[in-house]
Parts: sequence; structure tokens; C-alpha cells
Amino acid sequence: MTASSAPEATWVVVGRTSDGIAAITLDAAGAQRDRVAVDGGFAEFVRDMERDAAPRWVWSDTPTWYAALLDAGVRVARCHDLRLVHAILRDSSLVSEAAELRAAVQWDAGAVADAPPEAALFELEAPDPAGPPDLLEEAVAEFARQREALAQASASARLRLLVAAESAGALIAAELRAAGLPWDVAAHDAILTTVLGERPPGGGPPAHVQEAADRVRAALGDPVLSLDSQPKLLRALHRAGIMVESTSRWELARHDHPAIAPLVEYKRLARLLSANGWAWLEEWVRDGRFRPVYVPAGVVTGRWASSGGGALQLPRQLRAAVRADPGWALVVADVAQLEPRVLAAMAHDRSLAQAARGADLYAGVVADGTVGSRADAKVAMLGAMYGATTGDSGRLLPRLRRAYPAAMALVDDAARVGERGGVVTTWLGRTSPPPSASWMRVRQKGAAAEASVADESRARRAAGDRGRFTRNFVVQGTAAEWALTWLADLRRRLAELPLVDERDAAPASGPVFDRRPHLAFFLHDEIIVHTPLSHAEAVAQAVRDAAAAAGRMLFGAFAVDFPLDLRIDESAAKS
DNA sequence: AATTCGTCCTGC
DNA sequence: TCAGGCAGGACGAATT
Repeated sequence: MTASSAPEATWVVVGRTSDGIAAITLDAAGAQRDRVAVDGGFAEFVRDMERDAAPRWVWSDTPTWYAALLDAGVRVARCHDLRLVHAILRDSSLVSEAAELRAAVQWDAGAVADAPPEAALFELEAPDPAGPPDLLEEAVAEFARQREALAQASASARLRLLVAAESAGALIAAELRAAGLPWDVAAHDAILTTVLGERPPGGGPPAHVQEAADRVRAALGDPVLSLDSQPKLLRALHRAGIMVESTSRWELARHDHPAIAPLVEYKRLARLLSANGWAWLEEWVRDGRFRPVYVPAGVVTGRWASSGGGALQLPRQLRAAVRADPGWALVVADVAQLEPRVLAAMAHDRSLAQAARGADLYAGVVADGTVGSRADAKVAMLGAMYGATTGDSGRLLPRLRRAYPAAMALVDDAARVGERGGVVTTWLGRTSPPPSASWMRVRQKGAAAEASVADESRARRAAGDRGRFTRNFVVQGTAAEWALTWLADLRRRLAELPLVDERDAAPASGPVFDRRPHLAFFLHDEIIVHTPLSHAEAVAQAVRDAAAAAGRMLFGAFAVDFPLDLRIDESAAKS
């Protein structure tokens, strides 16, 4: 790499060749400027390029390329993830001229988790066991197809924002895994012991679990009943005269019997033990860090999924185990009522935006006279976004339609399109998948002249289901775009904060993260930043600024508040 | 014996 | 949990 070519290195495509890894440098227009073999270490190459030219790295799949860089202590500012972007452009209704891109089915490979290598053994039956192509020439060709599709797209500014945010999210997901969430094992253990009781030395259930089980068995008059088998438990309940159809908590709660309370208690304890008990702690927390695998766009709406450790379902009960390192703090922030705020913005609904002024949108819905209580406001708004038709929520919808006609028209239209078999698109251009072949068959059968009552009912049911899906897709998907933009902008701001002094730095999360604030957790509308104490206030401001910036980047001048619940948790212990 | 299915519960 | 969207994980039961 010559020094003179560096300033023109707007994009650097990396990939494998027959001789090893090589890189092709493109200028802003996409013209090829340079091609170099990466003779030495890939990490050193990237570190030098990043310092000299700060290009946007173009690669097949972020976990494949970035995990090793992070291990070597190298971060990059920007990338273009060909696999994730391919999936967006392939399906987006904003992209019309993309026959070549859609024909490049080798890029349709599913998500490749940055799991340990042995995970590949389980993918032998997948169409492309190696994941997306990592050959340099393939990457260059796909990148050209994607640039062309973007250039041709309508609303291409939005689509470009989505592409950039999606790729930034891929970097963040890899960094979140590398950094991990600070987890206090002793605090977790104390919670378990308090709630579940002491573990008997010889094995067996913890004390409180055993006690609850014994009380259930006594009340049901069956001293050897297995409470963990749903069919057996159901039969025992019936024998005791408790005529439930399931053993779920909400149904049990309707009956009055001495076995109910201890059974509900048993289920609560058994759940904690099996999902997040000592075995979980042993398996998922290493060196004081919980490191789940995040899967950007793992959900069809664009939300992230996770795999391993149940990162997206951490019970509130265990939040107390999330603790900053000594000398560090956690900045914890979530957006209040993200989805209805996003709906107000994308529909340009001035009344709903007015109700969204301030910290509590539901209070605003009460204040403007739409409904009488905060609880009604919440259930009505959720029903509007999820497609409720009956009950309290369904009954309140006409009032929402009168008060917020633009917002309700947006979700009602999305539902109608889905019911008819159409696709819907988020604010930035992510498009829902088309209906499945089986859905089409059910619908055709129901519409046929000789359709039975059952056929018609099944078709109606399928149409309604899909309408609720597309109704929710536009809101959930756009909310995910807002959150992704928030994350990406926050990451950029955090990178601009100065490193802390060596003397302040704790042995935190490895060489990349030990001296600066870094993201540690993300869950749909919540982020946690782990930061040296000295930077906590600056981080909190960066989190707020990024939220405001995300609103502007997506929705421009149409102002909707995105207020945060934000707190700074300092470490309890000081070393 | 291994894999898939169904139930239940956690999160947003 | 009266209803209505998107998920993952554990476990036992059913299936192959």
C-alpha cells in the first residue's frame, strides 16, 4: 500500500484469494484504485489503513472478519456488510432494478453466528455450509451490484441510511460480544440462594423449590407426583377437582384450591432455576462477563435476535447482577414508548406527536381527552399496533381513530395490504417477506366457489393473522431502525471521547475496551454503556444526544420527542 | 438414540 | 391471559 493512494481509499473490499487475503481499494465513485495482497498480518493491515485513511471496510460478513480483528485489539469505524445489505436490497420495495442482485443467490445464506468453529458442524445441511462467499472477486462483484441497486432505488437516501446503520449494527454486535456485559457472579449467586434456597450438598432441588413441591404434592394428595411433567400434573389437578385445560399460571390463578398458590410458586422458582440458575452462571459468565451472541436482523422486522444465554429474556429479577467494574459505571438508558412515538413520526400525526411531548406518551393520551386512564391509553395503543379486535383494547380503537387519524390510517392500511397478500415497507425501506405458498393456497381455497364454511373461516383467519403481522411490521421495523441509528450514532460519539488515564483504567474487557467507554448491552430499546467513572456524565450526554440525532436523521423536521429513562449505576465495590 | 413438537415463561 | 405483534430457551413428550 503506497501512501499516496490512501486518501482515495473511500472503500476497501477485503476477501480471500488463492494466495491469501487481499484488498481492493475503491474511490468514492466506485472505481478501482489499487489492489494489494495482505502479506503480513490482516490485523496490522487494517490497523494501518484505519489510521491513515479510515475507509469503509467492505466484507462478506462482519463476524467472519471482525472477530479476529477485535481479538487482535483492532477496531474499525465503519463497514459495509455485504450479507446483511444483500438481504435488505433483495427484498426492499424501494429497489426495482436489481435482477442481477436478486440472482446472486449465493448471498442469501442465513445468519452466520460468530459462535465457536465447531458450530459449523451443525450447518452441514444448509445450502451454503460456508456461509456467504468470502472470496475477494465475489465481494467486489456483489458490492458493485449493491451500489447499482442503491443508485437506482427510490428514496435512496433512506435506504443508504439503513444500509449504513445495519452495517454499524454488525460491528456493534461483534463488539458487544467481545466486550461482554459486566456480571457480578456473587450477586447473582446471592439472589439465587435467597430466592431458591440453599442447595443440598448431596444434590437435588434447592430448599425453597423442594418445599414448594412438597406443599403441592400434599395438597394434591400425591406424594410422588412429578411437577415437571405437564400431562402428569394436569391429570393430578383434575383428580383433585381443579378442572383446568392447561397448567399455565394465568389459568391456575382463576381457581381456588390449596394446591394453587404453592404450585404457582413452584413454577416461578423452577423457571428461575432452569433458565438462569447456577448452571446458566457456569455456562455463560466467564471472567465477570456475560457474552451472548447477538444476531443483527435476526428477526424478520429487522430487530436483533440473540443466541445463547437468552440475552433478550434476562429476567428483571437478575438485573441486580449487572454491575460495573470497580472504578467504572454503567449508563443504562431506554426509550419510553418507542413504538407509538415512531408511529407518530412516520405518520406525521400531529395530535399523537403532541401527546408524545414529554416523558410519558400514555399520560399525554389521557391529557388530550382521548381515553380516561393511563391503563386504557396503554392497552389501546398496544392494540392499535398489534391488531386487537375485541376486548377493552378493541373497544377503545374508535377513540384512537378519531384522535389520531393519520397514525391509525398508517397501521390500518398496513393491515389491509397484508390481508390481501401484499408487502409493506418500513420508514427506511426494509420490506416484509411476501406471503408463503401455503398462505396463498389457504386463501385461494377460501375464495373458491365450492369453498366450505371451514375453508372460508381458515382463509379469513389466515388473512387476519397476516394483517396483524404487516400492521406490526411497519411499526416494529421502524422502531428497530430508530434504535439502530441511535446505537450507531452513540458508538461514533463514544469513540470520540478521550481515552482515560492509565491510572484510572481498570482491567476491564480486554485491550480494545479497557480504557474507554463502550457499549455493553442492547435490547430493542435499551442500551447499557460501561464507562470509566470519569466519563460517566459525558457518556450520559452522548446517549441523550444520540437519541435526539436519531430522531432527526430518520424523521427530519417533523419533531417527535424520544425521551430516555437514564441512570448511572456506579460500581458498588471500590478496589 | 436422536430429532422434532408442544407447553410454558421470559423479554421487548 | 379476555384480546393483539416479534422473539429464545428449557423441558418433557412424541416421533422417527
